[in-house]
Amino acid sequence: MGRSPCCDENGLKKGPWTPEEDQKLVQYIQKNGHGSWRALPKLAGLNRCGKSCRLRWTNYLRPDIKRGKFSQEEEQTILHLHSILGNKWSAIASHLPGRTDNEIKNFWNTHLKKKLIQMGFDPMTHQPRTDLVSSLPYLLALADMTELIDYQSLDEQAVMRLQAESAQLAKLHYLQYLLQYSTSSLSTNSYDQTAITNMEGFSLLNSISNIKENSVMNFQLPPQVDNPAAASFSHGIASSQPLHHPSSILPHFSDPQVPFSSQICLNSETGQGTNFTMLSQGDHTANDDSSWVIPPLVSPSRPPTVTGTSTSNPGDASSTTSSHGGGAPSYWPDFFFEDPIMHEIS
DNA sequence: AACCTTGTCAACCGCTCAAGT
DNA sequence: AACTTGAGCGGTTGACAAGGT
Repeated sequence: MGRSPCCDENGLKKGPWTPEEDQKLVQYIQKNGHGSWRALPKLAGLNRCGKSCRLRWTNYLRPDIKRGKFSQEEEQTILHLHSILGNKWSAIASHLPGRTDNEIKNFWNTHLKKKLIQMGFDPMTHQPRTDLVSSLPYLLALADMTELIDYQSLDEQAVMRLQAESAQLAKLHYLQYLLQYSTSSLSTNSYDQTAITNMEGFSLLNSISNIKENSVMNFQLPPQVDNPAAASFSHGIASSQPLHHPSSILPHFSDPQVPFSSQICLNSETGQGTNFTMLSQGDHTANDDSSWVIPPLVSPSRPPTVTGTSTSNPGDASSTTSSHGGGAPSYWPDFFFEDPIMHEIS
């Protein structure tokens, strides 16, 4: 144990690095390797502590650093890994070639965390928050969607009910997003991520199913479910699996041919966004009510994921702009058509 | 134009851990 | 076994830029 004294030494420069210092450091490491970081500054002719040199190299000067905006795929990877690993930035960074833990940490704190909060999710647990304040954006979105809600006329119980429903909406929204990503992952051989995604999805399903007795939601699982985890869920025996402890159920998802797929259905006549039935993909017989529509699993505003590389430009705002095509219900708010992670409530 | 607020990100700080003595 | 040292990690800070008033 014991703290490194290097930064306490007097006379060593701190603060931003100059181009000259960068050049010295790069030239030295390219020629000799970094070796002992403690010894490096002296050998390289730098008036810095070894720690500062190491940080500068690993976070900025390393030749394999990828700079610029995070792609949508990288965002999704960070989200998934964070839901499992928590704030283990270096572990997350090891899955993102060219990205540093510092960069990912900054990106999380300045972008992703806020977006999750805005969506009504707890950024640490990745579960929907249930306090009223955090649910407000969704309550407002619901109001926009139906234009039927007069908040001033609501009693406390009604507000509580709306709050609960908005939390479930958030869960379903996130779930659809996860399942969508799961589908695209299958085509890119990202088995690990697929497993994670499915695990998160079923964790959400579990949490939703646990309250369905008192909820307006009604889920029906596919009649034939080959996947063990999904099957156990369908029999109501799957426990609520904490997101941060996926190992016990991950093996269930080792088979990439997971047959389970879900759709979120909305009543096209009533426009009740809170009434959902979970069906298997293409299963129109599970619910005989012809007024129910099954929106495409992939958000209508975005083209279906193409095998291999992403077709969308991560920095291009137009790639997430809703066009509301594909016959989706017109009463859906904009954010239903957008990548939830990209969506920002302005 | 000046000031204030907010967002971003490079860099620092303090801690833990593992290897070495 | 006890201690020292170096490396690495996560949290935090502060400088700067951009936008708003």
